[in-house]
Amino acid sequence: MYKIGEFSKITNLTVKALRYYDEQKILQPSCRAENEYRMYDNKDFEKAQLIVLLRSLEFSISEIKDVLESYEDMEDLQYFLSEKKAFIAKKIKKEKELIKAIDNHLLPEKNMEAKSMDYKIEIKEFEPVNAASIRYKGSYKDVGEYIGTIYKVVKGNADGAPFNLYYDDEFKEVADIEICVPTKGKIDNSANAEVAVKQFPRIKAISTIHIGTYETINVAYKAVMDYAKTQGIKCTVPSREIYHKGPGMVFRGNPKKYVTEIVIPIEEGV
Amino acid sequence: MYKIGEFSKITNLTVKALRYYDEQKILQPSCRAENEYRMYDNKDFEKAQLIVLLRSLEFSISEIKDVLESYEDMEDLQYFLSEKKAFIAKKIKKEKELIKAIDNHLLPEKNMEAKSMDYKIEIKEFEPVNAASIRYKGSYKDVGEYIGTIYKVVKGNADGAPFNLYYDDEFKEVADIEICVPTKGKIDNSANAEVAVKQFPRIKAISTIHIGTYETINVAYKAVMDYAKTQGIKCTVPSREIYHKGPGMVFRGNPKKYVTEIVIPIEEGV
DNA sequence: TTGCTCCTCACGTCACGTGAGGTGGC
DNA sequence: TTGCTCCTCACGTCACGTGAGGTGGC
Repeated sequence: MYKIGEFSKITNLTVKALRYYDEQKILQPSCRAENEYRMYDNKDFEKAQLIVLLRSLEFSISEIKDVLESYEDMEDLQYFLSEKKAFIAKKIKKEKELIKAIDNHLLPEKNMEAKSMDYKIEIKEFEPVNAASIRYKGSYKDVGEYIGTIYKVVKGNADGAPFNLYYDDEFKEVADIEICVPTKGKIDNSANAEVAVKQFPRIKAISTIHIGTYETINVAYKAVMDYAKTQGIKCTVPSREIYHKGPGMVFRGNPKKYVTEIVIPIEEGV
Repeated sequence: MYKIGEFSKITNLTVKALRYYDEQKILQPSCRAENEYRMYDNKDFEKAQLIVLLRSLEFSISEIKDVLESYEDMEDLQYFLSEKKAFIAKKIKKEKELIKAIDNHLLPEKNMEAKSMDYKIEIKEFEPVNAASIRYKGSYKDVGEYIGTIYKVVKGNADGAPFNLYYDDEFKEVADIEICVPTKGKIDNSANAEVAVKQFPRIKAISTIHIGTYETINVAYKAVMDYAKTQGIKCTVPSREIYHKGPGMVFRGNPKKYVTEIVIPIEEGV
């Protein structure tokens, strides 16, 4: 039996960490002495070794809880490990992209790109449009998860560039987004209840064209909002992004050539 | 002038983030309306763009504060960016090592290695030893930062395997460590006051030999402590690790062949 | 008795997210 | 008046670290 200080030495876990693991119930000492001292044994040591391993692999406490509960034979552990491996691999990929981004900004070229773009603003009427759509809460990056489902329902009846509707009036990490694919003819969505088929009404809106990556698209929004302000126009939601030219489902294309139309509806007197 | 909701849309920062940045004084709106509404202008927008960039590169708020304060021309920014790039590169390296570690544990070979090692325990007397040393607080991984300094002072007078003393009686992230290089003859440390030259007294101690990487060295400590417990021996600090065979300063060597002696002093009746 | 090792609160961290409760202008 | 947008607290997060104040056995 080891007192907490001794156990700390042989496990390389701080006393504070051990007390925390006790509280979190992932490593409770096998017994308590009369003076409330935590007393650890060899079985606790084995468990601690596993926990140290998992923490070094950046498992959270609650993940470790899961592992320990469902941990029967080695196979289960291997499954968790390979999952975590994939996760870390993803992180590395992201960080490599970060480095790329830094490199981009080390050459001041890109900074200029968006700034120097001058947006031509138009006021247009958009006719009513039939479309199949899915509305979800999440990031605009999740579009890929849903768009395939819509095209499956639409089949050959797609009619024009797909667009998104953004229902929030501030920026949110978890945004309220509707992905839409314009359609012609009758659409059968009975197989996929999550896909809505409906008509979006006519709107009057301010619009502009953004050419290039989506990363700088906020500048286009600013241009539209600035215009509205100078004209005393009141904007409303949902704003619309029409993807005249964007990443296809198969080919990625060159982001610098993406063409996106930003559409912000004008509030009309009731 | 933009109200916070509008500004949120054009900067892709949440309203909550904007209020937080205001509180933290990294992005305070250029004015407040009478009703206390935050009002942002174009200059604030530029600043926000920079902040978004830096946050995406994982700069902390206080780092951003630094950047903004010392940010005069582009050159300063470039310096910060290349620093951060190096930092991320380091992180990627670490994560790649994590993946390697996972791979190692996916083959169950390594798990066995340390467990199956059986440690021969000895009780030995260690004679007084003259040594040059540096005592510091930090991780054992920081040894490399100090050992060179010691050898510079010692010059040709090194005499035997270097060792570390560990003064804590529990495991700590920031440990109290003394790095020692045994010496012969007179050592002149007048040029480097941080290097102490002294004699370490005779000790009676339990010792064992650990062969292999330092990652599993805690198992050797356990073996020694277990022995002490069965014999009713009371251990004390500082424990000693003698690096009979370890990474040289130039060649890294094969960690599987490292030979380390673990020495835990016995408390002798006063 | 003093020192030592342990104990249990309670509070801090970092960058916001999540409410609660309230105000001012259309 | 109702709805809308904004405001200011206050509390939660995650895995511990940092004290404060106290106990029990040598």
